[in-house]
Amino acid sequence: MNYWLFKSEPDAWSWDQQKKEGAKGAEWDGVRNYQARNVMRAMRKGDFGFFYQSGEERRIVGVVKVVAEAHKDSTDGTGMWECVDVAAVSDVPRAVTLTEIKGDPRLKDMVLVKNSRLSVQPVTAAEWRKLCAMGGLSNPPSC
DNA sequence: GCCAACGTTGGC
DNA sequence: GCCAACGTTGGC
Repeated sequence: MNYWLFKSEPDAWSWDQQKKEGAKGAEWDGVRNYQARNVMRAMRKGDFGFFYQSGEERRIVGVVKVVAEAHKDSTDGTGMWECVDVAAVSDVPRAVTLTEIKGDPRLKDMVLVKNSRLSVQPVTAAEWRKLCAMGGLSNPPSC
């Protein structure tokens, strides 16, 4: 079981929209970057991830679960691009801001810090636990 | 609005 | 295969 982080501009796809899709989830579509595609290919059904809003918000606001492994991106006509489906699991009670993340030495190696442009990222188990604690998730989703 | 970082494209 | 030019992303 691995952990991930999904990044989105609220204007493009917001946490509210994600929650409206409910337990069946929705395609994490529109990714047109090889590195991000490879990250999604490594995801397995049941894996958890954070939902991070970039742009003006810059904070982790929710937890999602992978409900379908990598498959063709329905918004892509070339057949080159893939996506997973993710479903909202819960809010993060106390959204964790990028500022807080950058201020914590234990999180300094996060991809979010080192390569902020990658839109889908791996998160280590240690980072996951730490971020869940910071976000006020007393019962961190895990396997 | 600016700029740094990164990825992609295309000429050589 | 190299690298300059360009476009995009995202933090500030």
